[in-house]
Amino acid sequence: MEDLREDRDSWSNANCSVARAMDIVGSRSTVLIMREALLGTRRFDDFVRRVGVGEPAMAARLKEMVAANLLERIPYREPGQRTRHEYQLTRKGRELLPVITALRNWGDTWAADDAGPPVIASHHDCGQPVHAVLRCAAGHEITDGEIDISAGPGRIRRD
Amino acid sequence: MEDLREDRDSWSNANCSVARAMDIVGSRSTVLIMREALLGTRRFDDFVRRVGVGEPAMAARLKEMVAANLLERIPYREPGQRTRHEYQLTRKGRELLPVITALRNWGDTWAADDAGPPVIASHHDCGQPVHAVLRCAAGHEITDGEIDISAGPGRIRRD
DNA sequence: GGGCTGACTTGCGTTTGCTGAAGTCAGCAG
DNA sequence: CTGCTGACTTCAGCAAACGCAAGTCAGCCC
Repeated sequence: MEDLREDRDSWSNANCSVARAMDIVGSRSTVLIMREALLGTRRFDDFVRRVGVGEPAMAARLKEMVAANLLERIPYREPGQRTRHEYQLTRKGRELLPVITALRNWGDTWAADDAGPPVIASHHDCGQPVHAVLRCAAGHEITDGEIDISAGPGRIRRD
Repeated sequence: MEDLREDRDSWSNANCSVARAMDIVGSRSTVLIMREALLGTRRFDDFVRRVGVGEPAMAARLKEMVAANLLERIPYREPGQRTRHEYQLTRKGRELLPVITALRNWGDTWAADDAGPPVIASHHDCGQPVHAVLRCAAGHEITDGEIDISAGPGRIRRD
């Protein structure tokens, strides 16, 4: 299997999955909305207050995220109230949990206050803190330089 | 240990690690530069060509990233050439590998072409594909809803 | 039917990120 | 000393993201 790094410029980056992912969840507020949604927030006002962006920005962002199928806009009704809508995570949205967790881990290490991290995620069963780590399908945990990069089936040759 | 989710609005999100991380690596081009740097790219021209942004944008982004200590600007000299500079990952930058990998995994699953992913990362020792997964410090692999959220030492009470 | 509330929308001005084209600058090769 | 090349910088100009303030709209409550 050829190492992509030795022939870097024969392959196009036009369909790179990292770039595609960034086109969908690349803005600061989208990520913060995902953080809140993964913590259980569902209502417009709660998103506005907890994420800390204005209402117009939030409305635009939520609309985009529903269109991108990260969130679903679901009608609900509390007794004695009229019908409203809440934003629930789809599977596509929920699967961003490792991304958000990796980002939080990194922020905890490299950008937290001296006091320490403001939020701790821990395993429900054993109480130990949760981290995003790299693993191969055979179950080996991977540290730094042990990764090979090769061209996949979706690669596109340049020009 | 209190569950943060039940008392969501008593805590400020001002010092959230996810938000802090996004302030540093939140832009599309910064992430794509990190992708390239983690694949081994070091020189200005190579970054410009492979990331696909213009020279002015690249120069600005690289300057920011050196200031943020993600990259280091190191002089080097090829025989018969004059001294130039290359951009090497710092430890802080290298530790974004789980974030980029999680993002690539997600893009492969939710935003790739029908043909499949353009790039495959595999474990050097066994050849199996690499994924970002969630694990607790006790070694348990975590699936979806098994995470508790609690306030950490750096939490800030609102107002 | 007038008020209240949650969920937006409209309007306007600012900042940030980017593009393209052109210019600069350092130093080795000839 | 002139040309060349890699690594930028400068100069418009554009589009997206965001903030603030104000307006709208849909019903249930009285």
